[in-house]
Amino acid sequence: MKTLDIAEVAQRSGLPASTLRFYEEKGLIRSTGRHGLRRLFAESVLERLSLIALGQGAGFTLEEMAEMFGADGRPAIDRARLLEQADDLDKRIRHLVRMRDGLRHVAACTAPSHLECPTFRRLLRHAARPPRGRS
Amino acid sequence: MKTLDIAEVAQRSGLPASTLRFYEEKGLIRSTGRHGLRRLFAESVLERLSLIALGQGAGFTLEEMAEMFGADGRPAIDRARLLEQADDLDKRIRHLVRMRDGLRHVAACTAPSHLECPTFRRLLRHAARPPRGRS
DNA sequence: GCTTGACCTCAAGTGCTCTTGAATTCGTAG
DNA sequence: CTACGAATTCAAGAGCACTTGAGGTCAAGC
Repeated sequence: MKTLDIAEVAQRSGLPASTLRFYEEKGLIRSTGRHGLRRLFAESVLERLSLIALGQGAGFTLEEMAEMFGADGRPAIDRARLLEQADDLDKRIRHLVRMRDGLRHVAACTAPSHLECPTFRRLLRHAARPPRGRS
Repeated sequence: MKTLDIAEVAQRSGLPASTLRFYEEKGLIRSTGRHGLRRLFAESVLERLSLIALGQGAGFTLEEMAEMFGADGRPAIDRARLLEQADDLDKRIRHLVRMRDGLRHVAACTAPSHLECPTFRRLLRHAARPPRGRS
């Protein structure tokens, strides 16, 4: 199995080396050894990094993911948790769709003030607090 | 025009008083006066707060919104900017949809390891870096 | 062998959005 | 008029995800 040094991982993943070291410290990735001081990574770390990006997009924190990856290294994922997270994403998607439509409307609307436009006012009522989580 | 004290605004907006003070400090909302030390707000602050929530959901920072609200207090919104932001939201929505589908798939998938499941691997390739912005 | 330059460690700093705590000031009820 | 409770100010702290900087080390090239 081919090993990559940190520069190569950085280049192929698009992440800065500092982030890779940070992820390792957090237990999100592992280096397989050293060449002198220099970390060596298995090629599979690239997959792991994609998985992390995926998880971030889905609203997991780094810490949560570190837990999921568990001891063995293979994602030990709780299915119920995933479905929960998917439902959460659904809410966020619906929210963002309203946002987007709202923005487009406001950009096009000719009402003297947006606050006087009924569509905008309806939008505001729905804005409320966005379902939490980053994206 | 009815005036509300901070507790009432907090209760009706769902935001803690500390956040309201923070928003005022940042120039996002204004109190119309004081009763002794106590801030008084116009009822319209509730609308403003919805607008702020909306903007947050759309990926604006508090500072950006403070600028938009400008001197007069009426949202002085740059339409081109809104459309840009809407397009950005579109990207994020598409990304989240992939996420969500991916999560559902993984929860249902019976492959021995997710990494061996072709659907999951395809998903990973798309995960890349999520379009920036919060929510 | 010595220089070079990439990588290393560890601590501290950044940006954003708030929250918390200590000490103080008021208006209102009794 | 006094005591209470709610608001106030100001400074500091928190959580997340990283980044930056200073100072050290090591493999490789000349």
